This record gives sequence, structure tokens and C-alpha cells, in this order.
Amino acid sequence: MTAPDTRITLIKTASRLFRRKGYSGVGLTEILTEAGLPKGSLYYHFPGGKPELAAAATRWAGAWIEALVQRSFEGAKTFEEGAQAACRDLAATLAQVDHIEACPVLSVLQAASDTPLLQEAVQEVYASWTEGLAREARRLNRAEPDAAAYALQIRLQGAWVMAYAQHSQQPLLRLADEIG
Amino acid sequence: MTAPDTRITLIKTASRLFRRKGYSGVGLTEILTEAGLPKGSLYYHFPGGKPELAAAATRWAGAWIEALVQRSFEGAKTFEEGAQAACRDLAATLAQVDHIEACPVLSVLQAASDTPLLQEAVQEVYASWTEGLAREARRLNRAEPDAAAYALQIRLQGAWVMAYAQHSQQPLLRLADEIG
DNA sequence: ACATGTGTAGACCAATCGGTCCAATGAGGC
DNA sequence: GCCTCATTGGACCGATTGGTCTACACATGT
Repeated sequence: MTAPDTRITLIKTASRLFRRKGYSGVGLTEILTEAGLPKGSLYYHFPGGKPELAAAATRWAGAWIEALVQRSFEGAKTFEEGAQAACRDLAATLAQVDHIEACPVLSVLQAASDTPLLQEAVQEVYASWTEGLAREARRLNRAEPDAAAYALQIRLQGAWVMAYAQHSQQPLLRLADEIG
Repeated sequence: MTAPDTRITLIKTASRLFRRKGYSGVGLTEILTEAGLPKGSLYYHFPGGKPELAAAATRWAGAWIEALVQRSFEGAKTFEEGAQAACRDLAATLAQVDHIEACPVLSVLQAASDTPLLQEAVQEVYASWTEGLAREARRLNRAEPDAAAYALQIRLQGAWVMAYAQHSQQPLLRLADEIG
């Protein structure tokens, strides 16, 4: 396995496991076993250990979701139309596996309080999301774009939490209907 | 210390620590040290160990928040007025300490996936919240009370997550303004 | 005074935690 | 062939994990 592959494999595996059990709920051994890699590789690519890996995983997953949302807004004529599409696309993506997975940022949030590296990554991703939504709102001439973007982010977060708790995409679909 | 005191002390201590670091982020030793109790007491009152304690803590904290929200709605003339009050009261309560604490249910949610006892408690508390809000909506003659209650719960959850992540009560206050 | 049963106190356990360290590997330049 | 250096493989570490077990304290009923 070449070096960049190893790095991205670790990030993807860690992200997936964190979303299922949370940062503290996953051990390094489990990540490495799942990734099929030895401990040496982890500490070579992430000298900062678990926190650094988690920060990288958070940013990676954050960018992935941001891209998903942006794609949803692409064909929209109004901000509300885009918001609906984003809810539905997110629901559809989460429903691809049998159990709804948690928001990757949320999954490391609890551990961030005493881990500056993680704290930073979380803040960065959240800010980036708000900014991205606000950009779409401006592009589509939505009145009060910043407030609209912020309100949507809050509702998406909330619906995602409920969807995760209930193992159902319904909360996200209901949110889409409610926006329309 | 009399028996019921010991039980409630364990529940309160566990709930507080879980909210700060998450279920998996807190060890039994830490809970017991903070509570000033030996291990024997824990396994006497909660033979099911950590999961049983967490389930009890979740229900206890859930009831506490439910009471808070219900109190907020008491003087309200419309559902929206009550919702605003709930947001502001929650924000005020969370701002009493220097750092915003997470929603107690959310703090054990990640561990619930492979812990049936916790899963059950989480579902129960969430359902109870929705029901409580819907009851207020009906009492205040809100149109489509169930949908309104569900939508409010989602927004509250989302705003709480953002407030926790940003260490600020602002998201909850902005939500209150937005509702009005 | 004695028996009973509820709780407390904490030693102890195997398993796992995140992290360190160094030898082995293997591709690329000379 | 040989050197170099990035990367892997994994043994090993002290600390901590959730959990078990037994001895003991104490209140109450008789």
C-alpha cells in the first residue's frame, strides 16, 4: 500500500467507526484491525495520535458533506428548493446502509472539549458549512441570506440527530416537506 | 448517606459527567470519585453496571428538561410564545455555568447503538418530549399540533448542538428571535 | 443480646486503553 | 551491488477500563 493510500484508509476507517460509536467509544486497535494496518503506520502518518487522526477525519467528512449539500443546491431556483433537495439527498445517502449514521462532526464533538486539535477542526467545519449555505442563499437572492443559512443549518442538525436516534430517515424527509 | 441519597447522587454525578465527556469518555472510577462513593454502592444500586446507571441518568435528566420546558409554556398565550420562552429559558439555564453543557440524551446517544438498555431510555425520553410539546400545542389551539411540536423539537435539538459546539447560548437565543 | 438483611468499603481481576520504540522491509538513486 | 530513507510490522509499556467478590458496618426486629 502506497503512502497516500494508507493515510486516506486510516481517515476513512476512523471516520466510519467514530460515526458509529463516537470518538471515545473506538479504540486505536479497532481502527487498525479494520484498516488492516499496524500501529507504526498510524503514528507515522499522524504523530499526534488519536486526536490528530480524528481531526483529519472530521475535516475530511466535513468536506464530503459540504460537497453533497452544494450538489443538492446546484439545480435549485430558490433557496427553499435547494434546502429541500439537500434534506432529501442527505436522507437518501444516509438510508443507503441499514442503520442511519451520525453526523461525523457530532460524533467527535463530545471529545473536543478537552482536545484543542479536535475543537479547532469542529469549529472550522461548522463555520464552513454555514458559509457554504449562506453563499447559496446569496446566489439565489434569498432575503437575509445569513439568517436563512443559519436557520437551515440548525434544522438540518436537529433532524439528523433525530434520524440517528430513531434509525429512520423520516425526520429529514419531514423537514423537507415542512420547508416547502 | 441513606440509600435513596446514594442512588440519586450517582445518577446526578453520572449525568453531569456524561454531558461533559460523553458516555464512553467517562470511567466508573471518575464517577465514583466525584460522587465520593465506593464501587460496591454502584453495583448494589445498579446491578446492570454502567449501562443501567446511564439509562437511569438519561431518564432523570430527560424528566428535568421536560419540566423546564413545561414551565416555560405555562404563561404562554400561543404556541409560538411558549416556544420562544422555552428557547430563552433553556439558554438561560445553560448559561449558568461557564461552558454550555450538551443535551443529556445526546451525550449517551452514541453509546446507545450497542446497548439496548440505553437505546430504550433514549427513545423513551425523545418520545416523551415530542408528546409533551404536542400537548402544549393542542392546549394553545395551535393548528397541526403534532407537526408543530415535531418541528420545534428538531430546531431545539439543532440549536442546542450548535450552542454546545460554539460554547455560546447565542444559537438558542437566535432561534427564539426567529420563531417570533 | 442476638439474628437478619441492607448497604458500604475497597482489594482485586483480566482486558483494553493510547502511546513508544526499534527492527525489518522495500523501492529508487548511484 | 549498495546505500538511503520512507514506511511498515508489531512487541512492549504503564495506566485505566468495567466488573466481581468478600469483609464489614449498622440499623432494625425480636
